[in-house]
Amino acid sequence: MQSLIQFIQNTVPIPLDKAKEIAAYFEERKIEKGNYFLQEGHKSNEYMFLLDGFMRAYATDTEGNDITTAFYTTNNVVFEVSSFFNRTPSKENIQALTPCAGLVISYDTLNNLFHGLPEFREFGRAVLVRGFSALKARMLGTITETAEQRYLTLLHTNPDIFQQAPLKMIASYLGITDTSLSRIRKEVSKK
Amino acid sequence: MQSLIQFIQNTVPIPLDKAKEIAAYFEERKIEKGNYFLQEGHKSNEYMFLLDGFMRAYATDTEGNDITTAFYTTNNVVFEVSSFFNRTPSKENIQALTPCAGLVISYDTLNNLFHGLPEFREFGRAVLVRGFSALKARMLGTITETAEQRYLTLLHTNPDIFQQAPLKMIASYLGITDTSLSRIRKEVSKK
DNA sequence: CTTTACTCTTGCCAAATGACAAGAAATAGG
DNA sequence: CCTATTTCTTGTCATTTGGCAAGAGTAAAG
Repeated sequence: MQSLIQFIQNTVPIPLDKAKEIAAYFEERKIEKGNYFLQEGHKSNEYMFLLDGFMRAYATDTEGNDITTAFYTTNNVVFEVSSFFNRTPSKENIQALTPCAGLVISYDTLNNLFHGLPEFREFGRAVLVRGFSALKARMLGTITETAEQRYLTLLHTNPDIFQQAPLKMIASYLGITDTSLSRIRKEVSKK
Repeated sequence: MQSLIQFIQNTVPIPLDKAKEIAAYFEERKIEKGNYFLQEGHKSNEYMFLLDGFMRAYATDTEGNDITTAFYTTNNVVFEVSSFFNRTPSKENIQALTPCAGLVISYDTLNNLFHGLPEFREFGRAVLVRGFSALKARMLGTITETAEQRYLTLLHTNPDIFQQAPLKMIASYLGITDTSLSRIRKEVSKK
């Protein structure tokens, strides 16, 4: 709970008591390793703050391969933007890669709070804007950089991911095969 | 003005008079061909609805090449999410590729309206969510599909772009060189 | 403890894409 | 109308990445 309050305050300027008031609407949730926070075809009804553990999102491409689209580390929010906000079936899965604990809030509660609490609204928007901007940066990197550069960037900015996710997932996240990633790592280690 | 009202109503369920009320806060803006709606290093203060014309956004990569990150067609909104909502200098440029006419609203006005008009808030969120979701889909396509598939998808979903933008811009948008795009077009035309 | 499944690496070769340069075609400006 | 610039294509060759298969190492399950 404390970490959520801090996360809110780090995201938007807001008095402590308001942050506490908001955080109080969240409920505890545990997810076992391998289990899902959201599954393809299901409608997402929850917005989560990850207190502990490690998760990933993945989509299934036309050939039936899993493509990891995101990793979620402790003290970040977890939600699928389209399914949650548009109230539509999800095209992706969000899965716990370790035992996870989080704080969740339902769509209805969140939406009511958005209308009643301007500070929470700002928070919600800031989270959306941050995610959108991060994805734009990732998109630009994917288009302009080599696989090796993208690997090195991820390694330096999110080293924890390499401790927790198998290389196959990291490879698909980077847009390459696990074979290529293995070779890139070999090349990089030579230098 | 009429087209903005329709755009609002197509985006969120909202009574006509509310849509008209919102639209009334926008002001006319003309941009000459080649001129900028937003330039790198400047803070974006405006959110625009494009009434007529064709625009693109582009970033400059580390080697100094222009990378087109988005195309904007008539009857769509135009803004740079990070600079506009975070009040920070933009990393990209938004440029008119033809003479353009739009309706703009300032950050301050928009923000005040967000707090005063729940319907406009919903609209703003829906636009953000739509853009975010579209980018996620594009990201997945970039990672999973070949350049030829991405080209064909763009050609079928946005044929107008090919009438208005030079292939070099389309190539950088697709994440390939203009040389490769030229070859892909040759291959495709054979079939 | 042992067997099974997954993870990661490596070799070989093919396919996709890029870099560079030249030339043709189209467009814009004077 | 003519010139200069941009756009598009094409050739050659190098580099990156993928596909497939085998094998070693590691973790999971009974």
